[in-house]
Amino acid sequence: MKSPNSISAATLKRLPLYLSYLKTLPKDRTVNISATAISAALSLNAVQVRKDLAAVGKGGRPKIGYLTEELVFDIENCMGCKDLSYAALVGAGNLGKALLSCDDFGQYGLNISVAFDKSENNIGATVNNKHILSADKLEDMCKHMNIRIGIITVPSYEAQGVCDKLIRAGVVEIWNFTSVKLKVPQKVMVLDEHIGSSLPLLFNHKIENN
Amino acid sequence: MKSPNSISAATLKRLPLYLSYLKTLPKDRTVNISATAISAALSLNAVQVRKDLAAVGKGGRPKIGYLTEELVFDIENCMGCKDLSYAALVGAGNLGKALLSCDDFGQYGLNISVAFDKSENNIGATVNNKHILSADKLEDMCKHMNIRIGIITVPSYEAQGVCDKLIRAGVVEIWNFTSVKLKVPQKVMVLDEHIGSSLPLLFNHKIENN
DNA sequence: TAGATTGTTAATCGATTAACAATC
DNA sequence: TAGATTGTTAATCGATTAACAATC
Repeated sequence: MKSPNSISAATLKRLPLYLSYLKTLPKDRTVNISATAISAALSLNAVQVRKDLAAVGKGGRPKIGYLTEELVFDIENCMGCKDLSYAALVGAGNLGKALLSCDDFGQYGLNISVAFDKSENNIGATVNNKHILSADKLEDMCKHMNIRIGIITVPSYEAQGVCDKLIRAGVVEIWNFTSVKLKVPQKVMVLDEHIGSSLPLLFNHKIENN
Repeated sequence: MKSPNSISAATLKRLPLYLSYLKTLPKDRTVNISATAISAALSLNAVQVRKDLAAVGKGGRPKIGYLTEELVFDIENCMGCKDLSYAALVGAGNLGKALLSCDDFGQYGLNISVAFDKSENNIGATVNNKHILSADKLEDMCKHMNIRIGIITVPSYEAQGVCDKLIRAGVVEIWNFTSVKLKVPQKVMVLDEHIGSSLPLLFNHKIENN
């Protein structure tokens, strides 16, 4: 069994891609899958796919490919899906609710256990079976539930405050959806999800004449 | 004035970061800003920042730094903010509404002009002053409004269909929030926003003892 | 067998970082 | 002047891709 730590960041980021593709395959009709097929479906280089798969799994067989089921198992294992990570989401606005509703994350091993909000309109509500509690209860609840991951979907000006609260409650990984650069102690990891940071690529698209 | 086409993808992706940082600075008190200061604030390498800024602007002055205002202008120019890009959003669920509500995109030059949805609950509503229209009107309206960018926030199984419709309506750039690999003609550019693709990085975070 | 496929080694490419001269 | 800063050149690093042998 491979140690995820030895896997490059670039490869790690492609794992969810592979996983969700493999899950779209009809289980009975695709016992085996080739790197060639995967690369074609995802518009990736075939050698790259093979290298990625070599990094996470036990390898395939020439002419036949990989055992689909085994591959799914290995990818999930490397991604860290095996032991579910429990997360708390703070800020149940539209974006927060969108994340609460997204069942794909469960596939990746992320379990958003609870959400917090300040607004009376949201407190007490349920989204996708997840309860929205008063932000006052954040520290107590997170400690009590042993939450490791915090998801920040509040307005920018509240982000650092919420971040500090989460850390006091024992959170060591933060998924940050605001544009604020969060200040955290060294042991805490922040993953910035800058939606829109790739927009310049879109704007700079020029149509080549055909 | 630099041609955006000569700027690397890595640099382009950092431009929004610089821009939003520069906009947080008090206008009167920071006529000049150094690459050193920017790099410290954003936890980037100082040389990298200087190279990025060299690629977009006319350069700074030793000991003094860059003219903040000029820098903002140059970055906006390179990102393509100058001529607003008009976009249509399809799928006004929670994620769609979150994007409609997000005013930051305007700063980046993206103007979501109109939204479409199938659900009677949403049709006719307004989010952040943007109208949600019936999906039936998609093709006519997009043609009529001369929309170039389509944003897809529908469920996965509807993604390809919506994509085809958008392209028929003249859209040439697509911002795709589903996990589906869209099939498009060569002249159309797809930007995949795979929220969650970096989660494996978060899961693989091990706390070093301190 | 022939051909499709894997996996490895080497080459290429692009991006980051280090070193340092030039400037105000 | 001294020191902070820019900008460039060279070195390093990491990721992608090409070439090819091994395998079923």
